[in-house]
Amino acid sequence: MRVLLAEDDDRIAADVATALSSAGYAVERVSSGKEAWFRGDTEDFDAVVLDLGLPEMDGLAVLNRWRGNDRRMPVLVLTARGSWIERVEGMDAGADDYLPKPFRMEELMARLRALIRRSAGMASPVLVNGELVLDTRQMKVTVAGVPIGLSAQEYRLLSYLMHHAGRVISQTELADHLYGQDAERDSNAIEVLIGRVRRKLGVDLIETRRGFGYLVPESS
Amino acid sequence: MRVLLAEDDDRIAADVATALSSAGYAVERVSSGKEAWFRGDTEDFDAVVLDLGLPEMDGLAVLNRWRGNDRRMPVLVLTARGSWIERVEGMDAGADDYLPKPFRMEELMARLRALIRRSAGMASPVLVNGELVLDTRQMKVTVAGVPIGLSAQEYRLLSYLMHHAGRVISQTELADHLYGQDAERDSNAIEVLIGRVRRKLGVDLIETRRGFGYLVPESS
DNA sequence: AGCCGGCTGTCAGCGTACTGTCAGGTTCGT
DNA sequence: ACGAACCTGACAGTACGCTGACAGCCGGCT
Repeated sequence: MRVLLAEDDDRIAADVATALSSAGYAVERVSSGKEAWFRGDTEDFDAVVLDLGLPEMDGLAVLNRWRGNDRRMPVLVLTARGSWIERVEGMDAGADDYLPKPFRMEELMARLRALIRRSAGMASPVLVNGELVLDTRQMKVTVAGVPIGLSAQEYRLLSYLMHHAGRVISQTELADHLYGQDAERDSNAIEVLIGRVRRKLGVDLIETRRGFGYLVPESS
Repeated sequence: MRVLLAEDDDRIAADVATALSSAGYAVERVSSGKEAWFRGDTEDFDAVVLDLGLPEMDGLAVLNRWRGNDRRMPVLVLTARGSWIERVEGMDAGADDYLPKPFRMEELMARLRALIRRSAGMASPVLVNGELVLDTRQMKVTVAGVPIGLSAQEYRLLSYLMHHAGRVISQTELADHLYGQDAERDSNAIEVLIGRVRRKLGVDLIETRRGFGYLVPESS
């Protein structure tokens, strides 16, 4: 699941990005309206989180252009607290949902899930990959039916890999999603984490592509 | 349980708010139609008490917009004039119940309880999870048939967890539902509460997902 | 009013599990 | 064979959650 995050406030953007990635979404962040418009117009996203107060081009204008150009991906708009006028305008422009700032991260996640579910149709909350099963509701992992106790970081890492099963994920991508872009480049934290997860799950469930990254193979 | 109270008459609002909170609901009050719509559209409530004679936007319009936007929380409508027409319109707009002013507070509370029970459980007012049984009608809890005496907060916490059995609930989500959104972020009240409930019920019935939250496992 | 008991949130202390770092070893590709 | 990439065990600091004690509050009872 790819999500486009258009938000110029670094603090908020970082928080949202972290939450999204640890929920297993692949996040692409942009911080200007023009960039948002361009990316959203030329790439496919499963959803967009769009702040209205963007530099260079107003969020509403971006949205209008997308819709005018037949881009129908679900868009969740962030608005300033209490600005109902913006909401109404946004609704007319074709937004699918709204969230006033400040918001609770959980609510954003819930609404985004709802949007994606509505548009894509029933993404199961349980990821299955061969013997490996990850229940996102219970945050529980089993291998061949045997429950595995994972720590928070371990769970996030595995969740991300499983949400992108069959794709090679680089160490930097993992680090970005686990720690944010301020991750230290010189650290083997990811390697250690991979090791710990492997020890608990079984060594073969996560493969290494030396020089590129890791992946959990599809229907292993 | 969070309840949105939309009522512009300060006297009535204060009375209802008092009654609701002393019955253990977390009450959020608004006094204009626009605000009601906004809050109800962007936040999660377990129920709404909605006056029809609101400034800025008519209660019926608010309700219509909610339902049009797929907000399904139970709504109890209040109106000054017990007119038939308004009642019919209200039901058409998706109200779940209707109460003419003046009303007796007990009746409001009873109807609200009924609404919440209906929307949450539908089938039965008794939540069962293995040995653990919670009777929302009598507000009684038993474990393996043995009655457990819980305080109000303890009961609310357990009730919320059981209504969402099988899902991990974060501390902030619990705090929001127990205290409303003005909850202090830095407090271990929830942890203490969890501890007290566990001591009474048995330690294994509520699991901890360190770093994420708590859950009562399904059909444990 | 005054006393009492239960409820509830705060606080401090404690133990455990988590997590990043490091050093040294191993594997892989070329 | 050599270096880079990766793995792994050990370790220390710390974050997280649990618990007992306590004080304020409220309602009930005398």
